[in-house]
Formats: sequence, C-alpha cells, structure tokens
Amino acid sequence: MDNNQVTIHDIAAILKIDSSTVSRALNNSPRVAKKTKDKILKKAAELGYQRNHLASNLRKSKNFTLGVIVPRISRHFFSTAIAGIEETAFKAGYTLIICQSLESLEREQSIVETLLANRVDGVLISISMETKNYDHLLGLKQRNIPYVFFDRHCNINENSNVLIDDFDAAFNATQHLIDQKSTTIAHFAGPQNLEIYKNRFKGYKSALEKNNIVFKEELVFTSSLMENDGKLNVQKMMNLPYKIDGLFCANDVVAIGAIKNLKEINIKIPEDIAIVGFSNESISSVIEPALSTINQPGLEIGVAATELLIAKITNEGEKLKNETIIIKTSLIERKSSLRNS
Amino acid sequence: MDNNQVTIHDIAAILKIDSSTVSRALNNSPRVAKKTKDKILKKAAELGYQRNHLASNLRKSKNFTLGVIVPRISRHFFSTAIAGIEETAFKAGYTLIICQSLESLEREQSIVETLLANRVDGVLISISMETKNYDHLLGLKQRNIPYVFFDRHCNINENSNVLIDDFDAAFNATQHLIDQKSTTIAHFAGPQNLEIYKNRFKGYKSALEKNNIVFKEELVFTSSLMENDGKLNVQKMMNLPYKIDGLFCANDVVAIGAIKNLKEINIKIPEDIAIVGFSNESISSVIEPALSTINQPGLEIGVAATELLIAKITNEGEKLKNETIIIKTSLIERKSSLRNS
DNA sequence: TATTAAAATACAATCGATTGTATTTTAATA
DNA sequence: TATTAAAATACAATCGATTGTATTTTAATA
Repeated sequence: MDNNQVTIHDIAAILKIDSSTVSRALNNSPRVAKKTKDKILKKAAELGYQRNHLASNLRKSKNFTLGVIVPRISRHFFSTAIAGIEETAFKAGYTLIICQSLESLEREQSIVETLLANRVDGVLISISMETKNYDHLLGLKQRNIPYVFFDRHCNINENSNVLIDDFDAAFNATQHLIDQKSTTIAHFAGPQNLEIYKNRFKGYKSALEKNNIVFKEELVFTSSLMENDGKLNVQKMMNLPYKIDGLFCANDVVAIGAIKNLKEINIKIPEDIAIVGFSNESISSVIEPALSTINQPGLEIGVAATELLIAKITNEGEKLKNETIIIKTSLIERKSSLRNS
Repeated sequence: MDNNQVTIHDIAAILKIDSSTVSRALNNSPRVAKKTKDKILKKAAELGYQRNHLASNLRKSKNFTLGVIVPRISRHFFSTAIAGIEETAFKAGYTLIICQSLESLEREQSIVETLLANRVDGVLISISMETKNYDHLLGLKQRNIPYVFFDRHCNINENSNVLIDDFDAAFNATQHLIDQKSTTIAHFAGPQNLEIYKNRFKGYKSALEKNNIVFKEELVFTSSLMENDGKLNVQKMMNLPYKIDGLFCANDVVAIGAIKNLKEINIKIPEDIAIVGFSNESISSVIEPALSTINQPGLEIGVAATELLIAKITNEGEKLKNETIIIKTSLIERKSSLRNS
C-alpha cells in the first residue's frame, strides 16, 4: 500500500548525501548549510516527500495523540467543542481519541484506563455528572500525563481549565429575570458535585441577594437536568404555596422539559413565568416561546483547551504553571423571558 | 514521559529468551510452544506490558488511522454517526482524523489531500452539497486507499456504501401524507447532484403516481435546505394558483423553516398543510407542531460503514467486492402530519 | 602558506516490534 | 542407539526518522 512512499533515504541517495543531513534539513536545523538545505527541500517537494509520522514519533517516543472525554458527542455544545478541538489538534499534528462517558463514572474510569493504554500525550476532559471520585484523574497526574478540563471541571488541586464564568452568567440570567419584573424565581439546579452547577446556583443566589430578594431553599430543584426532570420539577414546583413568576434553569434541556409541561397546564410563558436556560442548544431557538439562554461558545472553548493542553505537553520540562482560561459568554434574550416589548 | 514503559526486550531479558519469541508469543503465533507462551503472557501481564503501536505499525507500514469527512460535525445525524464510527474504529485499534467540509467542495478537496498526506488507511465520507466533481475521490482510488460512502454517496463506479433507502423512505413519507388526505403535495428538494436528494425526489414522485395524483413540476422547490430556504420556498409556494395541502421536505431543517413561516402567515399545520421532514433532528420533536419525519439511525450507519471500511482495508489482497449496505429507516408520525386522531 | 577554529556533513546507534532465515532442541523412526 | 524430520527458538535485518559523536570541509587568522 505505502509501497511507493518517498523516504529521506531516497532523497539522500539521489543527492548523494547522508540521510541524517536530509532529516536535519527538513527539520530546518542550523547545522545544515543553506545551499544544501535548499537543494534538499527542492528535491523533497519534487518527489512529493511526506514525513512518516510513525517513524518520527517512535524515535521521539511521542504518540501525538490526545484523548478527549465528553459526556456525549451528540450534545450540541460538545459537538462544537470537538470541532474546535479537532481543528486545533490537527494543525499541531495531533490525532484524537474521542470517548463518551455517557454521564457514567464507571465508563469514565475505564476510558481513562484505555487512554493510558493507548499512551495518549494528553487528555481533554469534561467530567460526567456522576463523577464525585477523582482517583482516575489523579492516576493521570501520577503518570505525568497532562490534562485540561473544559467546561465541566473539578476542584482537585492545581489543574488547568478552560471554563466559562458560570457564576457570572447565572448572575446575569437571574438579573435579567428580575429586570423583567420577576420577584419569585425558582432554580432548576444540576448535580452539586459539579463545579459548574454549583457556580450557576451561586450566581442565581447572589443575584437575588443583590436585589434584596429573599432566597428560599424550597425554590431550588436539583436533578440530572434531563428533559423529563424538567417535567417532574414543574409538578413539584406547582404544589408549592408560592406564586412563582421566574425560572432559571441550569441547562436548556431541563428548561425545555419545563416549558413543555407548563404549556400543557396552560401557564403562560413569559407572562406567568419568565424562563432562562443555559447553553444555547439548537433546540432552544425552535421551541415556542423561544428560550432565552446563555451562549456558551463551544468552538472557542475547544480551541483554547487544546492550545493549553498542547502547551502543557510541549513545555513539560519547564513545568508550565496551571492556568485557568475563562471564555466569555453572553445572554441571548428570547421570547421566553421578554415581557416588555 | 514514556520512560518506564515495558518493552518486549524487558520481558525477553527477564525470561532469558529472545525478543522475537516474545513478540510471536504475544501475537499468538503457532511457532511458539504453549509452555513458553504461557510463561511470556504471565510475565507480560505481571509487568503491565502494552504494545507500542507506533513501533508495530511502523514495521507493518500501516497507520491504523481512518479519515472521516462529514459536512458538519454538529448536525445531529453526523454527530451520532461519528459516535458509531469512533466506537467501532477504536475497538479495531484505529484512530480517526475527523474533518468537516462545511458543504464546500473546495474544502473537501483539500481535506482529501491532507488525509493522503497523513497516510490514512481508509476514508469514510459523506459528500458536501457542492460536490459535483469527483476527481479528488478518484485520487483516493488511484492511490489504492479504500473508502466507503455513508449517507451522502455519489455514483462513481464500483463503490462501497452504507445508505438508507431514500427512495423508499420518501415514498412512505409521501404515502403517509396522502393517507392523511393530502391531494396537492409540494416537495422541498435538495441539490440534485446528490443521489440521496435525487432518490427522495423520485420516491415522492413515485408515491404520487401510485395514487394517481398528477405530478406538477411547479410544486418542487430545490434549494440547499437551510432554514431560510424553507421560508423562501413557502413564499414562492404561496404565490402559486394551487391549494397545497401537503408538503414533503428533503430534510428537517428546511421543514422547520417552512413551519415557522407558515405559522407566521396563519396557515394551520396539519389542518391546512400536513408536513413531513427527513432525518429526525433533535429540534424536530420540539417544534410546534412536532414534525413528522424519517428516522435515520446515525449510530448504526456509522458502525456499519466503519466495519465495511475495515473489512476492505484488511481483505485488501482479496479485493473485497464493492458492497452497498442499506440500513432501515422508519417514519415517525407526529402532529405536523396527523389529521385524524 | 600553515595552522586552527568553526561550520558542514557523515557515521552509527536508536526508538520497539516484526519477520524471514538459521540454528538448536525435541520427538519420532529405523 | 543413530538418524532424521519436525518443532521450537535465536539471529539478524528491517520499518523511517532522529540525534549524539566523529570526521571532513571551509573559512579565518597568524
């Protein structure tokens, strides 16, 4: 198959020089005279030479492979993040092994094992909802494999992260509901072992506080944020002795479940209850009323996380300090929360 | 980094045998005695040996890398197909290079070049809407790189494909509209250079014929099937001197554009116009009324395409004959087309 | 022009696994 | 027990690129 691939030895033989010089020339080493370099580069182009990465990587004992762990590829946010990761990794000569945890800790643990077995040079990870135990991640650290969290991170010491400011985004979302004259605002929260959901909860709370609205524990409904959870939460919410007129959801999926159920029981959105979601899934602009939400730039996050990871891999010796990059989000105001128009 | 990885030479040294025997034992060669094999396997497990794929692949001059070209990763159908591809490829020891053509022929051509430069062992491809020229694909054939089309294929001779029966699915969708008492049925068609859209058009036409409904050229609106095309098509459609009461769309996105516009001009769905889309995007169950559509099992298609490609790569010598696998679809009936309930 | 330092190039080992061929060991037969 | 075939193992080259060290060439200086 690869039978007629040109190697540095072919070039060396034709030009009657040593293959080591060819190798150095192709790597632009200062040890090769400019004249020779030009000659080699010209011949290489002429023959259509392409470096054999297997050989190169073997010699350098690097795999040029990154592991990517996401909860689910088909989620819009993750698929766009993967697009960004793929693009950046590819440019830098890395291939990806993409794995889905499907929100299961057990799967996540076994994926880490598999990635180690495949000798990845680094790992990009967005942890599952079940992940409360971090031993598998510490295993990466022990083996000295750099890793970067994106979006769903966790608080084990000295990590690199590419995140959004969940607190800030949640604060803005809640403030927006208040601006739209909501006074009794519920929150559909995500699993509190994940920092992102913790911070979204905190942002919600902080916005209430800032506006002198008393926080009520009963108005917070924690779940796995599936569509069905949205329906169940609405049922519970409606049994409370409060006239709830605002709802901030920790993701769009649970918000959509809520909207569907609220419509069934004839509660008007946004007149009776104004709603804001989180993540800007593609379904959110389609539902009626269109869902206000926080735009989370997946592509940008993917790119930044990959760049950071590659920097960590490359600068390994210098022990790059752990860095957290915050990507800006924005509130998208749609019909589900806009009362005055 | 990989400093303390166990190699076959470590095992050989400990057991005082040759590394070639270790290699053969680990590959379960009949040339090694069972007793020796057991001893080696035990020691390998004990030391946590893992084969270095770089070295192995270099020697075998195989890359164990597959190229994947899709129009857009973030489309639900493609992201699920990629999940299937990734899973199957990974099990067989292959890594992926995933690229997006973004519906551009130019990008698609340059991607093929890049994949060749990266010496992929095979390519999975779903062509772009712009692809009318197949030279880049013939280039793959020339270089003897196996490839398999999935979903969006093309009619260059002797290909392997994993497809759905577009004709059949479109026929069923149209028949369903007729069963729901539609008599004047429009079709929002896709670019006719793509076989899938050609076949969906044919299926539509055939169902009309079968039911003795006269086919009218004016009722077919061809576009790139974006959401905005749906809106534009509706405007054109409404200017026609027909009372259109059924609409079959070649994908869900254009159908959703249509629904949005029809609602704006107060046309009732499904009472005035019954609508069926194609692909079962996740937005389709969310829009109101929920969109009837054809379910296209992305995961299954991805798995089948990858299995077929790997078979082609592996059986290279025997020249596996070109095969077309058809994956079953089903009509999902939702509110947008159900008149009698 | 002779000497010496610097620049350029060649030599040779290496990354880890695989595989054709040669050699040794074992088992079967005379 | 001697001979021979078969089974098991060892030897050595190889995949293609990289890199430390040795050698050669060139340029600079006395």
